[in-house]
Amino acid sequence: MTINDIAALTGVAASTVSRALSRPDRVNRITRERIQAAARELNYVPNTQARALSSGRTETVALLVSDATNPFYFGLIRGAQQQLRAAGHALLLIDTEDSAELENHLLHKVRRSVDGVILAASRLPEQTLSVIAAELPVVTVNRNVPRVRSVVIDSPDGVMQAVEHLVSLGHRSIAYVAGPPSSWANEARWRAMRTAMARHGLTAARVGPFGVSRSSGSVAADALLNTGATAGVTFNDLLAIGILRRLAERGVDVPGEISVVGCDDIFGADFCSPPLTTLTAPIEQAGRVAVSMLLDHLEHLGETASRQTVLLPTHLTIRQSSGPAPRR
Amino acid sequence: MTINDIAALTGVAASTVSRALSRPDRVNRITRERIQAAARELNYVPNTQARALSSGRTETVALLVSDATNPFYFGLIRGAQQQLRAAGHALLLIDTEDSAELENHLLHKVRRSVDGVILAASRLPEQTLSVIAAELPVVTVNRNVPRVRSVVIDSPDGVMQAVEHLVSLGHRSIAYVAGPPSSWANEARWRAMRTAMARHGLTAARVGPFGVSRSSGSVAADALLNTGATAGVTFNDLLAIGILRRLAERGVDVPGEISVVGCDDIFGADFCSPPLTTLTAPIEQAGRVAVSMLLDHLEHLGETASRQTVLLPTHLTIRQSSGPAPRR
DNA sequence: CAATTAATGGCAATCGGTTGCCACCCGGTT
DNA sequence: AACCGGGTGGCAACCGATTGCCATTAATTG
Repeated sequence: MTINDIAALTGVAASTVSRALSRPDRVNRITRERIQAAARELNYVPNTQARALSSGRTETVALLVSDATNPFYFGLIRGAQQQLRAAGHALLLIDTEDSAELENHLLHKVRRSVDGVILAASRLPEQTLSVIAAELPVVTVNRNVPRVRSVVIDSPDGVMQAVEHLVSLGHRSIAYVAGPPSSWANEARWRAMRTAMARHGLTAARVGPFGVSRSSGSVAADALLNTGATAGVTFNDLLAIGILRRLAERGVDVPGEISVVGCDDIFGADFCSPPLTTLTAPIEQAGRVAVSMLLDHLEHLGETASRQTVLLPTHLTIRQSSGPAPRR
Repeated sequence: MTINDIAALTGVAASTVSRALSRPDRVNRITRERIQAAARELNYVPNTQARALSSGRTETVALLVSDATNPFYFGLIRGAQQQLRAAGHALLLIDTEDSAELENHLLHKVRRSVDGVILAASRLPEQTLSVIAAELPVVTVNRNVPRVRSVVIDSPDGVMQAVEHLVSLGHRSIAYVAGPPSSWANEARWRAMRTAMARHGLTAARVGPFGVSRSSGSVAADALLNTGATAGVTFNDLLAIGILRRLAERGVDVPGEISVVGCDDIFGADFCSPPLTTLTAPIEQAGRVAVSMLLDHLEHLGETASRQTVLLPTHLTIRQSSGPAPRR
């Protein structure tokens, strides 16, 4: 089942077999068909490592996520997976456990075993990313770095929609519940929030940072209540769902006493209680686009990219966790 | 940054460098330390493909799931990932899209690029699995095949607990809401259900099969109501959550009019509405154990396994979707 | 009909490690 | 002094493809 077996069987040299399979126009039709038939019959599958060793192409892409159990990534993983399979590539999944150090280490380790990497929510400093991008094709997700192509979900725009929504419901005091400080998206959302509030002559409060897990939601909920705000916009849905649970525990009515708006519209946002008003992000699409950009980049290496960054729109999905501001 | 660079730098042969790094006791301490120091300094990372080509070991394990967006797999992926990283191995994630044919094809394709595979919820017939297991180290999850090591979550036992729970609440008419017929676990749960019911002189109804998605939940809910059962045990939580939504839509009170028990305790089961009574499965642990078994198997290839299959216990977690049977 | 060119296929080097085998050195035995 | 054996390290083959270069042959053209 190696290229040599096929060569022996068809009476040609191994190099000819290789060409017949990977550069068909380089060999005579008759020969080619004979070889291809033999390959099919023997159920030949080229050895990936051998191919990688000589050609440098591994047909594998690494996807780095900060936490494989975060539902946000499910969609991303799936989208990436789909697009990769379509191109015949494999997906190496790497969980960086939210550690910049580990991320850097693992990146360094797989550097030679993949054709490129997709960094979802990288915790690495900008400079490090630039260095890495210089020696390895990189596409980031939700992270903007000069000279590194990226797909970013336009949640800042969504945050503005959320603010409009809340303000129109009479809310005047709205707080931002922040996520990890090392998250680029976190800062982007906070900036958008301040801008949107300022447009109405309002000032946003900010609490956090909090970890992105449901348990962090409890402490976030308490902090949110302390601000006296009548509404909170959270860094992501995981946090929002945690907050909803804690508020229910404390007997605080949502949205009667306080409104909560999440971000991403992950699995669960539609069936938690109350169903979460949130920014719906095209996560799966983001995964597909990231892969497309990467593969495209691989095909035209030396060239400068036409579009360095793709912005994906979000929209506000109104459910039951947001409502009119309480009368005071 | 290849082995040769280090060899040149330290003035030894490449083979010595190789040994110094992978079989340290085979080379003199002085030499070894000099080489290791140089390797560290140059930030040397061995080329995976080259190593794999000559040694046959790729230090990569493939995890096949039937649908990467199914929350059940999140925990599995994470557990596997953790254990693999600890061993310095990489994780190749493969989504078989619930197709036996695709599963077989992809398995065949990666065969040579991985040291072993973990098949989570394989859709392949037993015979095919045996063939594959003979030519490639395999560990299955929730699937029992002779001579193939496996980790199975003891949900049949859990199903019995669920039946006891429901019967003690006065339910006499309980239906099983079935998942995909190709799922081994599905049949195992159904058998357990019938056995448990029979113990009380009762007969279980069965509806389905249904796909495992929340949208399938709608049709499942209607079918469940048609049976006239006062309680339903579902193949998995995804289906259960879908059912809860549909019942809410139709104005059916849960658990007032009908009780619903899920299976797996996935993300979301605790905060859906009402929170789902379900069989809590040690999913992450299953992932870890599967990897351990596989790596263990790899280390002692020729030998016969001590334990071919590991059974992981489940327990019933009672929340608010189950309650006393309605009085008629 | 000679000459130029295009199409085709083989040779052999190469990618970067791994590993069996052998040679050498050195201290310890008899 | 001859011998033995363990500890070290080098040589070279090998894993399975890819690819640059060249030789052969066939086709085209003036």
